[in-house]
Amino acid sequence: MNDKPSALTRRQINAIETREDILDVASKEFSEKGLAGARIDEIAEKTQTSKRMIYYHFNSKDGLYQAVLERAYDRIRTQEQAARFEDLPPDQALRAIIGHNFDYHYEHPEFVRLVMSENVLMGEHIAQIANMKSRNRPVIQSLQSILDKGVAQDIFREGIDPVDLHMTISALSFYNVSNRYTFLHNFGVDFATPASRARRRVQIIECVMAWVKKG
Amino acid sequence: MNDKPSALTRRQINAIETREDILDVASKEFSEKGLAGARIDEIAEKTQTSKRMIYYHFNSKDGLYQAVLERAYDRIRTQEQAARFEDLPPDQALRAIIGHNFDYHYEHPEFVRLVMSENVLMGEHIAQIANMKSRNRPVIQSLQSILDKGVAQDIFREGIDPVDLHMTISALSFYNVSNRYTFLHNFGVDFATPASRARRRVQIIECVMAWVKKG
Amino acid sequence: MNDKPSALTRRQINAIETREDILDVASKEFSEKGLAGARIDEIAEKTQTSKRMIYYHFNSKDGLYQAVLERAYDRIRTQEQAARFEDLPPDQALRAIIGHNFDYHYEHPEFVRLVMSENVLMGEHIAQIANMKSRNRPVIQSLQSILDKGVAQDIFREGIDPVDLHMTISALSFYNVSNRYTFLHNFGVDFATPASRARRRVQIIECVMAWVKKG
Amino acid sequence: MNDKPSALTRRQINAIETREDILDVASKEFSEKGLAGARIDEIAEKTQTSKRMIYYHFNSKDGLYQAVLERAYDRIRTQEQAARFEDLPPDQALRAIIGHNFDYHYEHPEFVRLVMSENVLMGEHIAQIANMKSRNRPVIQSLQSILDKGVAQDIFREGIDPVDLHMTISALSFYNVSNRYTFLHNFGVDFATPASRARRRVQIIECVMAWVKKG
DNA sequence: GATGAATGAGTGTTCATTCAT
DNA sequence: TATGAATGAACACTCATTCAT
Repeated sequence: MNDKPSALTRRQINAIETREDILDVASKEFSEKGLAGARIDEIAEKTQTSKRMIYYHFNSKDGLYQAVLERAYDRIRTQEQAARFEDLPPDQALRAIIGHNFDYHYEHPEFVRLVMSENVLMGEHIAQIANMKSRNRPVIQSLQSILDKGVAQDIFREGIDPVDLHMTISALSFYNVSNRYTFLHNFGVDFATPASRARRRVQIIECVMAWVKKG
Repeated sequence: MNDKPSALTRRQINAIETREDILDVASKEFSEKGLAGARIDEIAEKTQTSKRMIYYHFNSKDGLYQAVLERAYDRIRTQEQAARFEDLPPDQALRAIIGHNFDYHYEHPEFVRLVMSENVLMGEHIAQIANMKSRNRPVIQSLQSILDKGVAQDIFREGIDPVDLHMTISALSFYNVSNRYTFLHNFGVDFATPASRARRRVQIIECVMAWVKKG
Repeated sequence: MNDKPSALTRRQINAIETREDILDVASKEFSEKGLAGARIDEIAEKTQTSKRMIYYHFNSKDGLYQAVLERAYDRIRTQEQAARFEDLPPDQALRAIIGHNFDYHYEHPEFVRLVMSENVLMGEHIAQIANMKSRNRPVIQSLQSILDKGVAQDIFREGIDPVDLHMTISALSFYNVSNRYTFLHNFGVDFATPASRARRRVQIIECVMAWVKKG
Repeated sequence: MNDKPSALTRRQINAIETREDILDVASKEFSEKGLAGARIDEIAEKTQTSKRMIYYHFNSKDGLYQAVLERAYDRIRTQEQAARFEDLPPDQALRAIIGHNFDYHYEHPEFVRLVMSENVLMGEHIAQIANMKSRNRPVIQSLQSILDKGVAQDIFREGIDPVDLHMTISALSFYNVSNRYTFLHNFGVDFATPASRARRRVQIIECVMAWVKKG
């Protein structure tokens, strides 16, 4: 709308592209192999630029990892907020949110893997990213308002905490991506097939709704 | 010198002890840092024996990792089967199983972390452990029999698959340990406190029961 | 716009100021860390200008180092010649010169450190500075004339070479600054305290005078 | 005399030789280029072993540098104590000590250069070597006893501190090696020629003796 | 069987310097 | 002129693994 302030030179645009290129490649590598398993050399090779540029833009392997993590969280938050389900009837809104959450995890296994890695590292990098809590507030507020409406309409149980609800939804969605490999080997069930996905999507929605709905 | 009843020589017993010592240390290191993050030198140092013995008993870092993983799964299976809840009324039996599953995860974060690591590695090591599926059958059979009884008593819904049920229970239990660090930073909720644990335990049982029960 | 008396344009003055600014910072860095230990990036950062300007004015790290060295020698020579002790009685003149030399080293440890560094580098940079010998002639001539007067007055020994005398004075003054750290650790004596300085100043004067004086 | 305790295996002897080999090469490199200027790769290349072994034995570049420094000091102390001049008449004893000190510096420029480097680094490595002060005590005690005898025989001045005396001797000996390059370029005098050495040796002895002797 | 010594390929990182605008 | 982006060669250091005794 207003193009004045963003007077970027060709050079600056290139720099941003270089950064994004590095982040794209690093994102893939870190999510596939974890922080310790990924190799800066390999990342550099798959990039349009050089290893030196990685250090120029991100200072260290850890710095790059943190930037990758931050961007991954930015993206899921952006998606969550883009979908505005609050205006639907509470029952439908909640179903939509659960389905959306499930789909996001399903379609972004690299995000799930990054989060796993970060937890294996005991959250030492996410701890250095500021404002995470405040950036997550909208998701919780959205759930809160839906819960309130549902309670007012006497279709949802009272006393359900929106953070607990979010946790439950995420747990069920996350597991189907995070534990894909061990579950496959332990039980012979492959979460990755379209049929399995569709079936599980319904189940998770049913499970959460059964818990929230007035019995 | 060598008394009959013991079929094992002193030497063999020592060998087993050495193996267990190494596995204990390696288990801790791998679960804390993942496969790539752990260091053979560090593991050897924390052991009563030497680095040479690690290679003698396990051939390679990967071999050691796989042995650690296998032992961890053996232990959870043993625990699951030790608890015989099938004789309780189906409602109580299921509640007991969920609670037990939740507790096991809570009390064995190193197991959870190993499973995460293995999934980050795309299950390449678990894939080399034989008979996993058959070893997991009892858990599923146990759930099946409880579900059957519940359906027969008209208190559980029909058509619930025991593997899906196990998946749901595990997902909810696993997440509270696996995503402890990122959830804490994202939402300020610490899963590790006793109060949080007790509260979540009840919630998870309620959630699963709401889904299974005839409504 | 451009007033006559000043032969330099504003631009040229700025250039000189930039040069001096860089030299000041580089002097500190090189004397603290040596040529190999100092970092161009760090020097640039502590400067009012940019890294590009360092290369503009001095071509290379070595060029900058050489300029720093040259300026340091210029300064000590200027100081030596500013003090005109030749008119004093030879005995007093020599004492004054020794004291002055001692004080200069004491008060300019960065000069001492640069000279040390340059000797560690086997004098490869000073070798490229022209006219050093001729610029040092006045100091020697001054000592010569004092020695001559002292001999004529029969208070100094004959046959003392002014360069040897300068060497002796410098050696004693230099060591107290150059070897400060190792001497402290080896003998527990700190050259840097005011008491230690005052005491040593007297001693050095006495030592040199004992050697020069007719005995 | 007693060969029991030193039962070294061939293997251990090799290890010691490897260590010494590395120290020899590193000593040369560090003294020629300083800590920052020397390259681990280059040191390794000139060695019979590999870079890996340097880290195995010395942990880091700094660790290697410190070991080099410690050995250099050990050697000069050993030499100082091997020469037992205390039994000579005080006048001759002191002359012998000064000459010996001068010769040692002259013949071990690599020691002088290491000490210079360490002072440029502000003594951060020597500070980590224990017992330096106590190891240096014999030198001071030796000077003390000579001074005492000289005073008793009424040929030396009273009140000369042995540490000050050592400092004076060292300063004069050190400078001729340490400042060889800058002095050559500044005054055209080369300390390294045999003639220059012999001349300066006499001068330094005369200078110190003039200071110590009763006037 | 047990120990310290050894290995070589690779791992993250830094350097002085130059380019493009 | 002045600045941020870019470069590639080199740098200190580490890894899992094996050898020799």
